[in-house]
Amino acid sequence: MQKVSIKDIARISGTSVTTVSFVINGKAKEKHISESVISKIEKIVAEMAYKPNSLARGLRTGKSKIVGFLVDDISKPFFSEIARHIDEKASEHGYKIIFGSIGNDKERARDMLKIFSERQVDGYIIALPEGLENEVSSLLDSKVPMVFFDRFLPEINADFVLTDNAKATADATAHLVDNGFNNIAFITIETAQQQMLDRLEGYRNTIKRFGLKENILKIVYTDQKTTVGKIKSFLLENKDIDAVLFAANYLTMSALQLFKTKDKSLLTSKALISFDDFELLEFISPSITSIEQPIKAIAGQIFQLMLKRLDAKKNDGLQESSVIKLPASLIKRASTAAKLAKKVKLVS
Amino acid sequence: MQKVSIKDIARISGTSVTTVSFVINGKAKEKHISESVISKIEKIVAEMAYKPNSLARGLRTGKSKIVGFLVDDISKPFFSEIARHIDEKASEHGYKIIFGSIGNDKERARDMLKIFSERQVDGYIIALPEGLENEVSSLLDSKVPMVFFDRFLPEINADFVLTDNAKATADATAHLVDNGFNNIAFITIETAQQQMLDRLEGYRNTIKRFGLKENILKIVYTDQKTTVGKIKSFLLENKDIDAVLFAANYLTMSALQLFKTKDKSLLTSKALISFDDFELLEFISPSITSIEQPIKAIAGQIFQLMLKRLDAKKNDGLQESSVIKLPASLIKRASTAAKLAKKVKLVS
DNA sequence: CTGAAAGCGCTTACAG
DNA sequence: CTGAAAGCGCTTACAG
Repeated sequence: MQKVSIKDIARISGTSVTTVSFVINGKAKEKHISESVISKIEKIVAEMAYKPNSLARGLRTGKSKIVGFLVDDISKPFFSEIARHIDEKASEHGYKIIFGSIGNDKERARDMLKIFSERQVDGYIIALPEGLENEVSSLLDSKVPMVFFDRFLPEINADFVLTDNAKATADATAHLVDNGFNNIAFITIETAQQQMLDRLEGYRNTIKRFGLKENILKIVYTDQKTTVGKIKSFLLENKDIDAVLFAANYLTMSALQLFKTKDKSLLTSKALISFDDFELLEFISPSITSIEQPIKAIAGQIFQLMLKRLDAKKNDGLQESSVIKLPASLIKRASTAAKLAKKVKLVS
Repeated sequence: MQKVSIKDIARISGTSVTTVSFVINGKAKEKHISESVISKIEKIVAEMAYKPNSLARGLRTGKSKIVGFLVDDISKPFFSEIARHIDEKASEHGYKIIFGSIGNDKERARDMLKIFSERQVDGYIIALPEGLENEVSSLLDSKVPMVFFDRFLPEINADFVLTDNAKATADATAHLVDNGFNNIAFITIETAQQQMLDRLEGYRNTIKRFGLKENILKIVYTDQKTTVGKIKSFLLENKDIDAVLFAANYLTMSALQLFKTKDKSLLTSKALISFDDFELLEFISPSITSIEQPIKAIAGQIFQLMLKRLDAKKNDGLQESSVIKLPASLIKRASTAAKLAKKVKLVS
């Protein structure tokens, strides 16, 4: 396989590697290569199915045309969909992506960054978990193109692409109010993660705006079973709640465990909204309203910013870092149908 | 970034690049480098955070240590989980994976194979859709390591890793019989795909073994809506069916659309088994029994075979190609509880 | 309009 | 026990 090199093409076409290189890189016009030579070379390239060796090219140019993509777990739907879209965009621009899963292992994250660096990646796209700020800062100092997404780290001065979390929960809360619910609880986890704080803030601001009462459950997340218990107790102790907004999909999942128990009515009697959309929400009865993150737009923005930085290096241009927030959409389902309508239905 | 090269290490340590190369590649002992030189070099390597440039290494050795992974859509759960496990295995052995999604586009598949080849991948891991046999045969002829999975193509003489589809549906059918169901339908698609034929065969053999009557619906798949309609008509026309085995997850998904309609009882009155497990099946009421593919084992086998071929090239050893079938597991849920027990429950 | 040659950062046969 | 040097397949400044 892959026997034929640029030398072969030069020899067979009776030209030099220089000329062949110009032709295959589309610099023929610019370098004033004659039409006849161009077409001769192109013909031979096609005939011999010559494909430039990108390792050699990368070594010579100092550009691998590879971008590293580092996340918790590449098989999580959110990440694998982002990955897919980014890979598509990247391919269009001659880049390839190499992936890395961190798991819950800082050591592993460090290894992956090292591997990326050995592989001479031209840039990094990272959803950085807490506690890895140091590893990343030194990379950042070295001016390698980096784009972060999903998690916001205020102390890192770099490009971020995020869902507008505060607006998402604000919209969701307003939707509940609009439909007649006025005792709206917010279930989240105890955390310093900025995106979770933003979600909380969106809820609080909206509750305040409408002059309603806050009702927040912050769970110290351990495992699903414990979480289910905590949610259940909370709902039992707060019977007057008529709507619940879950701040993350695994919280919704935990709550939905109650559907399988005799306490099902704790949920079915209330309006429910989940952060992140998944199949189950549509199927369950009543189907559950959800906040859907703009995955394709996020992926698009990530790669666009990356491309900018990649090109900026060429032009040696410095660049402000930007924090881009993209709007989520609210998928309205039966679980949050207007309260009035709901009552009528129940009566009929 | 990445300024320091092997030359720098040689200069600073007062040795030659040869010696440094031996040390960083663990060949120091073998090459009888003195302990003092080894430790001096190792110290400097660590201090300067020297990382070998794998592009240069790859160019020199002719091994990129990259494996290409080509599937329909990298964001499909089955594929993204396989990808994750393979990536893990690969990283342990110094390999990285580059991914490619084919979509439904042959042209794109060809592009991806070309890109992989330009990138000098050392091997290919492919879930090949129909109609791309030719593209792959020429690669195969060139003796590049290739491992196929998920889809079996009898005309291709290469390594395959597959779920044992026939056994999976045979076991599922037997489970239904054991639990007292004796009018078991099989819903599949009209196709020549070997894995679907195997699933059908597993069902037919078991039905025959128990002396029962076959009842097969083959759907010419177009879109979900049409499929739902066909399934519904089939169930309406065959009221005596007491169990249904769905040959693929999208068929189950289509059927489950009926859960949202007044024809729900067409399903809830019957034992149901789905090929492929997904979240929804556990949640729906009654929860639905499923056939779960051994994803981790599949990924493990794929990479093991790949590694064998990768090493075989070194030793110039020829190798028989192997077709490995791995057993699926049946996740038993309420939908297939013993018929007797079910009736009692309904009465109580 | 075209080519000879240096050099990217490695590995490895060869020499001593 | 260690080093000088060739060469992997490209790109590109330089020369003509």
